[in-house]
Amino acid sequence: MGEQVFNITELAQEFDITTRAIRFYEDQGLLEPERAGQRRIYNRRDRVRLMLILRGKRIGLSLLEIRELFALYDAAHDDAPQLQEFIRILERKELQLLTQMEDIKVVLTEIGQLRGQCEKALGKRANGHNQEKEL
Amino acid sequence: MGEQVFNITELAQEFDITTRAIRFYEDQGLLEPERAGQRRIYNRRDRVRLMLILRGKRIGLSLLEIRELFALYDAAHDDAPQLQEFIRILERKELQLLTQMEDIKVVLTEIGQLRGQCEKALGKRANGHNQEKEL
DNA sequence: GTTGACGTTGACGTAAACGTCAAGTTATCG
DNA sequence: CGATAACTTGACGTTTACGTCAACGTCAAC
Repeated sequence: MGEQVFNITELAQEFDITTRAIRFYEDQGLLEPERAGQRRIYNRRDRVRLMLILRGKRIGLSLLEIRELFALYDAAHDDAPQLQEFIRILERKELQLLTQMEDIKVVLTEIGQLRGQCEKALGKRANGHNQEKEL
Repeated sequence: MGEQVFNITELAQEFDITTRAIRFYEDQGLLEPERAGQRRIYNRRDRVRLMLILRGKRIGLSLLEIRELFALYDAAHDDAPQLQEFIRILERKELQLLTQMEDIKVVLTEIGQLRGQCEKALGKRANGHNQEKEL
């Protein structure tokens, strides 16, 4: 039983991106699918990489950073200085992500408060004056 | 006792951005500082706005989105349809942020695992073969 | 055998978010 | 008064992450 494979449009549809984007990721060295003639053939590993690329993007990584992480991860198994470098990058990224989560939490609670105020204003109109605080 | 004010370089230094960036935010309609002649004078409200801009950017908002949120928030106090629109935008953003937090959590745990593996590999070298799983 | 449907490689275009001069203005210090 | 520093407004350049053709290959179907 051969491994499961995908073509470029299947992946594009599954992840709701364009084929152009997928080819671009390949240009940037993030994917290296096999070829059947000139057609690209993606296996499960390629599909996982694509998922990681998209998740990386969602959390604000650039394609270059994602490629560096891939490369370091690939090399990290047998090269000690690479491992150290890998750990450093991960730690920096971890701090960034923690900050980002803090920001998100703050904004989420603010959103909650604002929505509450809005709905209150919609409920009881003409409530006189609104308190002009900061902003 | 007059209100506390700042000039552009003070704000740039405080938030570790360039003056060019601050002027750019003004070009995009995100800031409207007073002028003393041609020099820009920022008050506490401007400073708060700048903080909000930077936080918005950190969580992945575009400057356009930030401007829209500012505008809607300003108008939302006395216009009902604006309020509804404001609430819709906030709800969409809330969903995005929740997804983003999920992604971040996943990546953080993965980072933790990877770092653990790396440190283990650095501790006991030449551990034979590494298991080639997915990726 | 030709007609689509799908895929491919360039090449060029684009939007966002600034960076980088250039050239002028204003404030201040000696 | 002149020099210097700080600020100003354009104008153009740059990077990232693709979009958008154009022109060509290929393979099954009619």
